[in-house]
Order: sequence, then structure tokens, then C-alpha cells
Amino acid sequence: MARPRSKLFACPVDVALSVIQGKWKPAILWSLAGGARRFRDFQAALPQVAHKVLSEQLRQLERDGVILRREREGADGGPDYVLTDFGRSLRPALNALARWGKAHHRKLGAQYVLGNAGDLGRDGTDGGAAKLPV
Amino acid sequence: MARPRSKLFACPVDVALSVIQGKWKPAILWSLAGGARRFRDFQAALPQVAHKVLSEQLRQLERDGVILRREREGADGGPDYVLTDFGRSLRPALNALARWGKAHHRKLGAQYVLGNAGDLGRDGTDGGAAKLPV
DNA sequence: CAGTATCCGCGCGGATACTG
DNA sequence: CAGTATCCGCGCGGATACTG
Repeated sequence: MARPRSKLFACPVDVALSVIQGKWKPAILWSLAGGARRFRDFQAALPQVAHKVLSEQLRQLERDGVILRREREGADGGPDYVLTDFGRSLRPALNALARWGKAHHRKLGAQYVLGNAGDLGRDGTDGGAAKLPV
Repeated sequence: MARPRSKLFACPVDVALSVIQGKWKPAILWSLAGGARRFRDFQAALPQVAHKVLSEQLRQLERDGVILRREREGADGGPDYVLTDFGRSLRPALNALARWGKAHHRKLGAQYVLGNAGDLGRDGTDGGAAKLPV
């Protein structure tokens, strides 16, 4: 609706990437794989993220139907975010990317902060991933 | 070597994305899944790509060890590019992303040009993908 | 606490032109 | 034909501050 008539991509991979691209979107989705998260939870898990940017990325994911913002008025801690069914459909792709990242980060001279995310690794292969930079 | 000491990412997904991100990198890898390609092959398959940018993206993929530039002096058509073993290790992730993109592009109002790429879809599920925008 | 508005730097990607 | 150099626009992401 707010989207241009039709975006043209080079290949289907780009279509998927267009949804998960954004500095903090993978981390957001990765966190949400472990269950509902509130704004402050993301801030705590991602100390580097700027307030405005986190808000933007959440809204974009919401607009794409990948996550859902739940108002939960009167609840303990205000609104939170959860994956939609559509968002959960990204799992195989996110898992495949994460598995590759875990397998090859050393070779690339890369580190990562969020080793695993709730049940995202439920399809095996994902034993005890590091919680802190390796 | 030309890489900063150690890049820090939020999650392992970002590590993988750091390698395949770039306007034309997914399309390049997607094409190379079908076998060796020359510079002009990419230009033909990706009419939009700028000369300089294609060159840059190829060199970055080469630097990351994902593709290999073969000189082939005296051969029919000059140098070409192939996936390395390391590059082929990205297959499951690229396939998962492509599968998602193919399944959901309509819902996102998205189209793509390169429907399938050689044998990249060899793990089933990938019957007769569109060759042109759908 | 969550969200938005404003401002801005920087890097990616594109246009153009030159080289081997 | 493949590759590099130069120049540049634009959009992403960050800093800051204000609002409900």
C-alpha cells in the first residue's frame, strides 16, 4: 500500500533480502525467534542500536507483515513485538544464513554478539552457540 | 588481509549477509551457480548493472574467497569467474532465500528477472521457475 | 518508556571517461 | 572486452531533542 507499484529485483534471492535487509533487522528477527520482545529488550540486547533506527526498522518489518506490534494496554510492560506466521516463514532462510555465519565467521575475521536465539536452532546443528563474541 | 582486524556483528546472520550483500552480489552468485561466467555474461544477464559496479562487486567476492577469477589467456573469450568451494558452501543459504523469494514475491509486490540459475535448484522444490518478471 | 522530528555524515552505487 | 579513476547524488543510519 505504501509500497511502490512493483519492485523489480535481479533474482529471487534479492526479494528475500529486501525484507531482512537493514542494519538491525536480522538481529531483531533473530531475537524474536526466541519469543516476544519489547522495545527495551532490543535495546538491551543491541547496545549499539540508535533509538530512532530501532523504531524505524521495527516499523518496516511491521509494514512488511513480518512482525506484529501488540498493544497490550494495562499489561505489565507496554507493547511488544512478535513474529507473524509470515515472519516465521523466514526461518529456514535465517537458519541457513546463521549456520553459515557460525561456521565461517573466523575465516572472515568476524565476531557476533547474539550467538543463539531461543528456539531458532531447533533443527539440530546448533548445539551450544556462543553468547559472546568468539 | 585488506580486512579490518575483526568485524563485529550483532548475530551470525549478519556475518553471512556481509558476504552476499551488495546490489548485484546475489545475482552474480545466482548466475555462477549455473557455471562459469564471463564479465559480458553478467552484463547480458543484468542489463542494469554499471560497468564499474560489476567490476567492484566481482573483486569483493573474489577478495572474500567466494569466487575465483580465471585468466585463461589464449582461451576463447578471456577471463571468467567461477564459484570456489567456499562460495559453493553458501548454497543452502542462497537456496533457502531464493525459495522464500519465489514463494512470496507476489505478496510483496515484487518481480525478479533471473528465475533460476543452472543447477542451483537441484534440491527439488524448484521446478520450472519463471525466466521473466511474473 | 516508546515513538517521532530534524539534521547530517558517509558510503554505496551509478555516470562518464580513460587505459591496456 | 575488462578494468580502473574520478566525480557525485542519494539514502541509510546515527546523534540529538522533543512528545505522549
